[in-house]
Amino acid sequence: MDAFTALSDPTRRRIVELLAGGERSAGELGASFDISAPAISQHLKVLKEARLVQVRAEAQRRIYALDAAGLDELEGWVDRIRGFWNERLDVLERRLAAHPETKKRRRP
Amino acid sequence: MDAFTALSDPTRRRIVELLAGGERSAGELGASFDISAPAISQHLKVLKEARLVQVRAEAQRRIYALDAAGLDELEGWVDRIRGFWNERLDVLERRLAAHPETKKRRRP
DNA sequence: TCCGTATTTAAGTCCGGAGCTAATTAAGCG
DNA sequence: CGCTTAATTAGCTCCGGACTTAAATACGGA
Repeated sequence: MDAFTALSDPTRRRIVELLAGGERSAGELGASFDISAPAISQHLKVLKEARLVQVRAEAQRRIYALDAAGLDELEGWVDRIRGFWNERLDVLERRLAAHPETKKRRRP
Repeated sequence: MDAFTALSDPTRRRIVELLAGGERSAGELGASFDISAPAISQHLKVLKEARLVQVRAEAQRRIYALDAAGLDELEGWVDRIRGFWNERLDVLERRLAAHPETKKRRRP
C-alpha cells in the first residue's frame, strides 16, 4: 500500500495530522471520530503498511506515532516530478535565449 | 477532488510522470496505457479537477500540461505535517537538555 | 482466576470509482 | 456537405474499500 492511496482517505489524513501533534493511543485517536473502533484500527493498519505511522505496545494500549518513511516517499515523488519539470523548462529557456527565431516543433 | 485522491490511482500518477517530461495530447498519453480512450479521458478529468494538469485546445486535440497548483497543495500538506512534527521534537529536545532526569518518552 | 479495558480480527453489507462499449461533439479536409 | 480523426459524455458492470456488529486476543488488577 503506497502513501498516496493511504492518504486518499480524509479520516487517515486527519489521523496523520493528529499524530503530527504527538503520539497517541488507538483509543485516543478514535475519540476524535464518529466511527467505530474497528474502523479506526483498519485505518491504522493501512497507515502502518504505508509506513506513515509506527506502533509501540504499552500494556494493552498501542501507541501510534508518525513514521518519516512514508512522508519521505511522498515528498520524493513530488520533488522528482518538479525536478523533471523544471529541468525541461530550463532547457526550453536556454533554447529560446540562444535561438529566438527557431521554428517551434510540436512534441510527437 | 483533492490531489491525494487524484494520485491514489497508479494510472493517474503515471500520467503526471509523463507530463513532467513535457506536454502531450490526450491521444499520446493514452498510447502509453492498455485502457480505452474514455478511461484516459476520465482520468484526465480527475487530474484537471485536482489542478494537477491544465488543458489547452489545439484543433481537435487537447494538449495537457502539468499544473503547479495541485503539486503545491500536496507539498504544502507534507511540509505542514513535517513542520508540526519537527517543532514538537525540538521542544522535546530542549526539555531533555534542560532536565536530563525528566521521565523519558520514546522518540517517534 | 475471573473480570474489565483496549484493540484487533472476522464476516458481512453497501457504495463509489475504474473499466468497458456505444453514442455525441468538434474540427480539418476532400 | 460527407468522411475521418480526436476526444468527451452517457450508461452500464463489477470489484475493492470503508463501514458495521460480533467474536477473539491480550493485558493488568482485585
